[in-house]
Amino acid sequence: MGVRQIKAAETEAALKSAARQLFAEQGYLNTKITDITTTAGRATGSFYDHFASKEELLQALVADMNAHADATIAEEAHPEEHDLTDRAQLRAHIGTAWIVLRDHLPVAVALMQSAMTDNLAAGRGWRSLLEDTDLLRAHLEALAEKGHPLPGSPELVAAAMGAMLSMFGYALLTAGEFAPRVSEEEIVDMLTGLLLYGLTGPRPETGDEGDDAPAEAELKEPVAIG
Amino acid sequence: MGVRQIKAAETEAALKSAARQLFAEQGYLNTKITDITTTAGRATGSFYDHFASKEELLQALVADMNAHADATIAEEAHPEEHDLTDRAQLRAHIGTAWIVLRDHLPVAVALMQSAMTDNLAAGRGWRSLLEDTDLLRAHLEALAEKGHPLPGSPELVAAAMGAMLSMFGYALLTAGEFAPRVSEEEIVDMLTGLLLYGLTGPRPETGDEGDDAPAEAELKEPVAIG
DNA sequence: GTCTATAGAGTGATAGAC
DNA sequence: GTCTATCACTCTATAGAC
Repeated sequence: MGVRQIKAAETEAALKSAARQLFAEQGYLNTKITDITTTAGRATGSFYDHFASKEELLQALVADMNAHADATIAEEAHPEEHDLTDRAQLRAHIGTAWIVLRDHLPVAVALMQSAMTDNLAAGRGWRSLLEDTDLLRAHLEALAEKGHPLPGSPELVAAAMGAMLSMFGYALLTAGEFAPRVSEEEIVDMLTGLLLYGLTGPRPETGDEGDDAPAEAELKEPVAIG
Repeated sequence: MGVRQIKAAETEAALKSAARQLFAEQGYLNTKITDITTTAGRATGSFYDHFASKEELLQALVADMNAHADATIAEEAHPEEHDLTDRAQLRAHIGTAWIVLRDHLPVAVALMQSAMTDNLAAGRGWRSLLEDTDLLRAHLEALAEKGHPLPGSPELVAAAMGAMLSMFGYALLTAGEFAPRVSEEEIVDMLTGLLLYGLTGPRPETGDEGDDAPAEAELKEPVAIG
């Protein structure tokens, strides 16, 4: 790799880094091309030597995120069989989704803003939600086929769960100084409890093993939103 | 009221109507002032005789929506005591939230897009979520004070429920032709079941009266998101 | 009150020197 | 590959005639 290519790679990395920073600070839609180049310390024209548009830059960031997520998932064995009515397994899934959202907040913010505004007539919001919860839907379908009762079709239930996780996470993680002072464990516990037992609360007679505060290590298992 | 004022009122109404139509069709952020005036059949300059900006127009639409919602709420007696762990009451709340969202979709879309993009650093998304779920939080707090166990603090649980309802509703109601063919009753039932019992499902031994399909009339009680 | 016409600011994207 | 300079376009907002 020649010197020119090295510098080019540096510039591209600087642009990506600046974009991530700005997307998190002021959102994807509010960020202009010139904001990115200025923050990266480059000239405006240099942007177009690397990306054709802001959308293409976002796609590159998404690819990076997916690569990172896939690599992390590959590290840990993903259990073949999932039972989302088991507290530890459900919590692991929610915890992973939370961590992915948190660690890739700039890209998550950008994707969410893009999905909610771009092509509103094309139903991109709904389709994105379905795609992002497809793994979750598969798990719920397996549950249903075993005869477990669900409150609705796996597709709809998965979408509802995904909507809660993404919107709640988006709001809380972008709250900055206005965010309540609660630990991530508390948040994941709350979401797990709500999705597992609802407002009714755990059944007293089943014992409900591991109810209160499962091991913190659970938060490490990485399985996207599914 | 003179002729000029009548025509002015007509123009203002036409602008509002056009704005609602366009907000639903192409979103708030994508809608330009000129789009609104063109659709309303007026000149661009006329817009500023009625509203100082697009944001002010949105505030006027929000005021209209609140007036309508308040009037509807006043019609029906709001039970003093709420027990959200009662299926009928929880379903009534969710059904009302769904109907308000559906009937005021243009304004809801605009508010959501505005909250998610404007002042991202100021945590407007989180604060809006808290405000919109304040009544719900109060109900949950009452439950907690009676000794009922909740999966987390009333504030956080209310926010999570509100996030699910608003995001799921937003995605589904803007899905257009891509929306799954399910009735509103099915959707409200699904959300009710998920929030009441979670993925575990209803407790078999309690009997769970009125489990499957509560009366359609329940959908009429109007109580915002709370 | 409503219109036409236009000023003014901001942004995306490109050309050409280095 | 990166820079400077600039064009072309879009949109907001205003001025002034009617």
